[in-house]
Amino acid sequence: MKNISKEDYLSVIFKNQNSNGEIKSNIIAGKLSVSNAAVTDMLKKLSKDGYIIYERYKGIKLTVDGENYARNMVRRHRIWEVFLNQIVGMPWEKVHEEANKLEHSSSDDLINRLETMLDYPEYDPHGDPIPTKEGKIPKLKKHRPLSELKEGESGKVIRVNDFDEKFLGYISELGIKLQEKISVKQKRAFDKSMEVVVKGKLWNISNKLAQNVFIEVK
Amino acid sequence: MKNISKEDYLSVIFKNQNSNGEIKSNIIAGKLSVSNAAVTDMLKKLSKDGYIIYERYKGIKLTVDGENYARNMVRRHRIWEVFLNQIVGMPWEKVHEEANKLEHSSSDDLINRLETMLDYPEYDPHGDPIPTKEGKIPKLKKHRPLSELKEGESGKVIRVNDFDEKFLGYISELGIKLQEKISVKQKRAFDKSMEVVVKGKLWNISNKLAQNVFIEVK
DNA sequence: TTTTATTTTTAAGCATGCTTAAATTATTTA
DNA sequence: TAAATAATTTAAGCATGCTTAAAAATAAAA
Ligand SMILES: [Mn+2]
Ligand SMILES: [Mn+2]
Ligand SMILES: [Mn+2]
Ligand SMILES: [Mn+2]
Repeated sequence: MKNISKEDYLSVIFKNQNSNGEIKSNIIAGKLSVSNAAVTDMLKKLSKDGYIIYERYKGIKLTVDGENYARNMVRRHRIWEVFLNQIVGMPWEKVHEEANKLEHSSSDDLINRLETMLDYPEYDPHGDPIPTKEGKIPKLKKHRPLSELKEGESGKVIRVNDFDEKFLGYISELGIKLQEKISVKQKRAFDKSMEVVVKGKLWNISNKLAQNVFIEVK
Repeated sequence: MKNISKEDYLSVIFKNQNSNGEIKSNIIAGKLSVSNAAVTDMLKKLSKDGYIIYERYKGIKLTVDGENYARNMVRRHRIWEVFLNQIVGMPWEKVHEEANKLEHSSSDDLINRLETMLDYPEYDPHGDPIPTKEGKIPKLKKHRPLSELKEGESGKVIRVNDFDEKFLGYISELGIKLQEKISVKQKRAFDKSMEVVVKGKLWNISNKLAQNVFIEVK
């Protein structure tokens, strides 16, 4: 294939499909910041290429080929993230954007070499699982958004959303990182913000922020 | 800018300009494997963008902006090559093609990090000089093609052309690499092939091959 | 210098991936 | 169920980067 746009569409479909493997064209347009018309256009092409099953006004679903292609794109992306973070020393808030470009520009051979160098990591720097060459996806421990914890509860961070550099930079300042323990001291009903303790320090965080940090369920 | 095609055109112009900084549209088409019409098209755009000075049927010359942009592309390419070869362990015959893709897909920040990791290399795996961040280009020792050596002469390899994977794979089998000594035992006038000794072994090599290996002039 | 060959440009057209505006279909709400 | 709203598709158009074929300019040969 070798086509940046198509690869991006497939990744988005893969990452946002519901439990039945379906997705609305709506969502795709939003995630890719393109018009709905552009999505319809591309869906026709992906369908013709055999990557999705598509009927107008009906659902969108990846074929086996499409699923494989998309899973491999996610693999590329996350292996690059780990590599940039661990080997190159790039902070976790910058690797997502950089990986978004590199994922389209590297041979499978290179990706496999990076993976070997990294000793087959299972998770990326934000806690997302890395599909193996064979297509297996490591299990994520059960988790829920920090925003859903009640007063008095606490738990370990095991995943954070990685698409907003500012967000990641900010939570880093608060000391929030993977495996770090967070305790909820107080919740304010009026704006859903909460007081949390990280490394002995007390912070007030917004609901929006808390929705993007995920805590392991024990 | 961020435009793969334009970046490729600029690189080709930079790498193939003559001593007066000029180049024929002809050459560009050849190097990029596109039609002459495509080149004319792109020259107009590059000119409008301020990267080249261009007058129809007259010469083509990089502006200062164009020269800077192009030099930086060469820098990106060669730093990736060193990185892939030294850190990732990819053989020298594969790094050129991989770098050709990566060079368009990495931030300056990433390139600078790679350079730091590599401790500011001056030459790429094929002996080509790597422009610094400031635009300085390390001097290459005086050299000439192996094909021009006379019978009985010998010398050290200091550069090889890197664009043909097959060629590099083949000379690797002969034991030819940077810094390796090669002695010319015999030259055949009829096809310009030569008998050379590398690491004590005698090989017959074609003129075409010998034109792509460069020997230091003492 | 005149003819011939080569190089470069123009012209017309095509595929890709977008856009906005209008039309159509599906879903929700009353 | 009917009307209103939301989602999706179609239509027309634009920029980019190519193509081939024909025309024009330049360079080389006779
Ligand atoms: Mn990411
Ligand atoms: Mn990630
Ligand atoms: Mn190269
Ligand atoms: Mn090289």
